Amino acid sequence: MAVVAMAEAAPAVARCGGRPGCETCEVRILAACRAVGAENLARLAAAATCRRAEAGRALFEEGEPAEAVYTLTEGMLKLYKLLSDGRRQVVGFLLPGDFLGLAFGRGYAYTAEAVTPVVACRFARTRFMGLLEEFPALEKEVLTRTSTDLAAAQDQMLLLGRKTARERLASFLLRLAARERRAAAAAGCGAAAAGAGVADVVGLPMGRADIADHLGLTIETVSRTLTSLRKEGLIELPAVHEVVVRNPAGLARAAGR
Amino acid sequence: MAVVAMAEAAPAVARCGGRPGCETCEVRILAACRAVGAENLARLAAAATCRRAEAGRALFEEGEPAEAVYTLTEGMLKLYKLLSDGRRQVVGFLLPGDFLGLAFGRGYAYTAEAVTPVVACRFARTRFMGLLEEFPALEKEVLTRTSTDLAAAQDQMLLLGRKTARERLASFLLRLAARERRAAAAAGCGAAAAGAGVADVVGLPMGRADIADHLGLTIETVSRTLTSLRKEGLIELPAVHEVVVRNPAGLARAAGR
DNA sequence: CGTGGCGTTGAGGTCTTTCAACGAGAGTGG
DNA sequence: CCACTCTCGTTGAAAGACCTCAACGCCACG
Repeated sequence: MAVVAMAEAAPAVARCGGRPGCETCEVRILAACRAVGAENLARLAAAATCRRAEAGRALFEEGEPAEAVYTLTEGMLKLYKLLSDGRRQVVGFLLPGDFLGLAFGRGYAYTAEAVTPVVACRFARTRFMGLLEEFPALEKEVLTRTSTDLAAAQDQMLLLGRKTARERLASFLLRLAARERRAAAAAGCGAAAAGAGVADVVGLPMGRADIADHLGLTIETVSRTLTSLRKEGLIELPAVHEVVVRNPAGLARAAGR
Repeated sequence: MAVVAMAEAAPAVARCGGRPGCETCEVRILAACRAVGAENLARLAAAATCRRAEAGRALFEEGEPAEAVYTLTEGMLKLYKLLSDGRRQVVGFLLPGDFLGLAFGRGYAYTAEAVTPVVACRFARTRFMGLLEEFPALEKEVLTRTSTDLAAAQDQMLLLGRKTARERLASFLLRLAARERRAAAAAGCGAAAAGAGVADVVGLPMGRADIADHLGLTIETVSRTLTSLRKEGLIELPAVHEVVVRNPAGLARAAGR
């Protein structure tokens, strides 16, 4: 198949398969599929393979035969579609715990590319389908997630079709902040859990071009709009890849609706 | 499922519930859920209720508690989301056979409003969930459909984020034509099947405002762009609510990609 | 035959894009 | 350690695609 690439080089944990060596995968699969129950976790893990990819590498590409599904365990992925002349639409950014690759069409509907170095659990498509049969709870979970993704996509349609640049950026930042908060809460049990005061610092690992292609804007407009939000005191930009939400209420107002 | 149709003076059938009186629902549910198998059709039909709505009426509204799911059996629905100031995004148009209302959030994610007079099968949410348990094949079907909807939503994101007005209209018309063709083929078995030469006449039951709100444009731009496509000989506009695709290849080229 | 809704067409305005220049930071090599 | 270069982000000025405002025509309806 394909699964392109992966430069690899990765240290430790190159593959798993239920072996205790791959704690990351075990934990993440648990988080993603806890519906299955801990007692069946081993079966799930046994069906998976760890894949690593450095930033900029594609896990798979649009149009390629969809021979596997993935659960992202570490890092951030961007999913995008291309027009023949190079125009691009980033349909989503994925964080650990997210599923991807479920395609019922002829091939993958989008390219999945690493924004940061990533680790993902790979399930051969046919095998995954078998797991769905075996664990109805897993199928339910997948349906729930797909449904949630659909709702998010519809929100994005509203953003792309009807919001101004300012509203788009504000919405985007708020959504990102919310996801990060949720992720932090979810990780709180097992991970570092740096304490309460994580504040409202939002990481922006993706570049301006990715943001622009996600929001249907140009990089210049993204840059200008961020600057404008900063000058109004709604946000701070301590670093290029970091945003602090200084005035959540104001930002929410700027996001429209 | 299909048949696009619309105008259609519907005969009888105000309610069903598995009773032989409601052929429409039986046929439609069959079409929608044929995975379940004919022998279980009665159980499915028994769980459903026929709902009718005239053009302009809402089946349910955004934010309302999601207490039911539906299968559209006749007519066309539009699904839309609103911003507080009235800006609107039509996230989709539904044809007979389509599902709607599956929401895992707190309430419906969008308003469902009849474009033409519609008939829909209503399933109480809890009962539908029970059916999903009972018929794994139905659950699989729902997952497939949701996944397909998600892919369509991502296509729409590409359209809204990166395509020009001209490309948006061309894409929209081609998509509509394709759906109509598929629907006609599917209906061929049971319905009128007006013969082979249905040609490439596409019905546009929705108003210009609906099209505009679906494509992220204004009604003026929609009107102007349609006129422009007509003057170039790519389409004909025999009536306000009808389009003939005269040059499919050219239109595909105009659609980008 | 007046009225209102809807679609079309025109003219001017604006938000975002395009084109262009500049600056900061990372990696490389002398 | 310091030029050099390349990428990426920011900022400015001009251009353009689409929007807004407005008028008009058509048709259904009472």
